[in-house]
Amino acid sequence: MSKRIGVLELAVLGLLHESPMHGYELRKRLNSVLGTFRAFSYGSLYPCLRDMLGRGWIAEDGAVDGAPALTGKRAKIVYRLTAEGKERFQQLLTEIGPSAWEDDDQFGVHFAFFARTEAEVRLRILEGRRRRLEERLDYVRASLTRTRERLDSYTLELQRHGLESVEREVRWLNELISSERAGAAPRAGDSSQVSPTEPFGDPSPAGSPS
Amino acid sequence: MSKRIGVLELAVLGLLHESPMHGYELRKRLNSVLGTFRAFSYGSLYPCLRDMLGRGWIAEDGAVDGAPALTGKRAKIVYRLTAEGKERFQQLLTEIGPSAWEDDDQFGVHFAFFARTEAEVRLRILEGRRRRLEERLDYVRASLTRTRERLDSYTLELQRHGLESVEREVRWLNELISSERAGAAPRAGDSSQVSPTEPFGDPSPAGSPS
DNA sequence: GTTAGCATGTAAGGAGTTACATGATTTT
DNA sequence: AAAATCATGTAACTCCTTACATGCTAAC
Repeated sequence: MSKRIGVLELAVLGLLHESPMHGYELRKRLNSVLGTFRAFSYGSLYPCLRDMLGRGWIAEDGAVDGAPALTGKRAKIVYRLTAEGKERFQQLLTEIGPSAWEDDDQFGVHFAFFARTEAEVRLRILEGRRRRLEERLDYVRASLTRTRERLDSYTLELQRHGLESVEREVRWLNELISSERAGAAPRAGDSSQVSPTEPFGDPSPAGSPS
Repeated sequence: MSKRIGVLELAVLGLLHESPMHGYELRKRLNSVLGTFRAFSYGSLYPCLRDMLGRGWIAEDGAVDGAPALTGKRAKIVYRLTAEGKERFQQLLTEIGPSAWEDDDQFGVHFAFFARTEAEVRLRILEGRRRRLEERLDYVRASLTRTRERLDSYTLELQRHGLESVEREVRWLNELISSERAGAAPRAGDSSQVSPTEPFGDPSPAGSPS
């Protein structure tokens, strides 16, 4: 039960929600929106599109408003979201199950579309994810205490780094959760030169630091 | 070309190198050694064992020296590494290819068995991994600079966190690499109560296991 | 006019999971 | 003697990748 939904399908629905696109472009946007999380190949994208077309969630769309006007011919196949597709997308986002936090990728994709997700659902996903990670921490820490004498220093170091990574993600979730409860958007400030132009909650226009 | 080797196979070889074990135990050790990295189910382990048996890398082993003596009957099937298996293991560890750093899991498993890996190979893997991550950073940062205006604050936050994670791993690798060059073992100190008992170059076969 | 990149696909298969099925042994 | 957990497996399936095959179009 609780069929495992492919990451790809949800991502495609989410991207087409913004604007119609053809496959090639979709794949690029996909890999850029998901950032370090995940990368997809055409070999998985096109069959997925064919499937979704068959199920009526997307439809072909010849030369629409937003698309660049071509010389007349078109080799491109632009897809747009149908009404059923929009419904499906909302359903996938709202009817969350453990899949949204069990799996790293699933969580990543869900998070990527948080802007289109109800506040309540966002909170449940974040909290579910946090709980899941804390369970992992408990489990790993316990088995580490039991077996650490038998592990060489490299294995230990791997464990240590792994634990630290998960702890870090928990802290991140903590911040996000209190942000959410306060009704604010995530900070999304600075880092390198990443600055929010269209925030959601608070505008802080930064120049263009090359 | 360069057949992609399953993570599982290498891990099994590595674990059986320490001592003979039966499937159930193997799976537990597997998930404990790999820590937060990866978890396996029986449905993948047993078929893998069957395969490896067929290829002659492991063999059944009725009640050997290290194993607990049973009442006479045995339902357990204890596997041990054959000579070919040992050779295969060393080959997999030494004949590294991109697989050792391209894929997160592959890198994790390779790292887990660094204690049995030549210093030179360790260094190459660490550096390969670092380079790979830096390429990812470049790519993501570039596409982020191009498209950051179009991203909502959640997507941005996801990107930011992703970047930070990778940057953190690069710093970790930097430390490991200079450690390696200095000829030392990784620090593996503190954290919770994790303390190094066996500092480095001794794969001593631990006194009496239970 | 040829390389580079855009664009769309398919066939084969890898690596693993879930869910099921079954029995032995230890604990309560 | 019931419940837990140890122990071994199989069948069907999922989701995605690699490698291939093909053509168009923009740049040099």
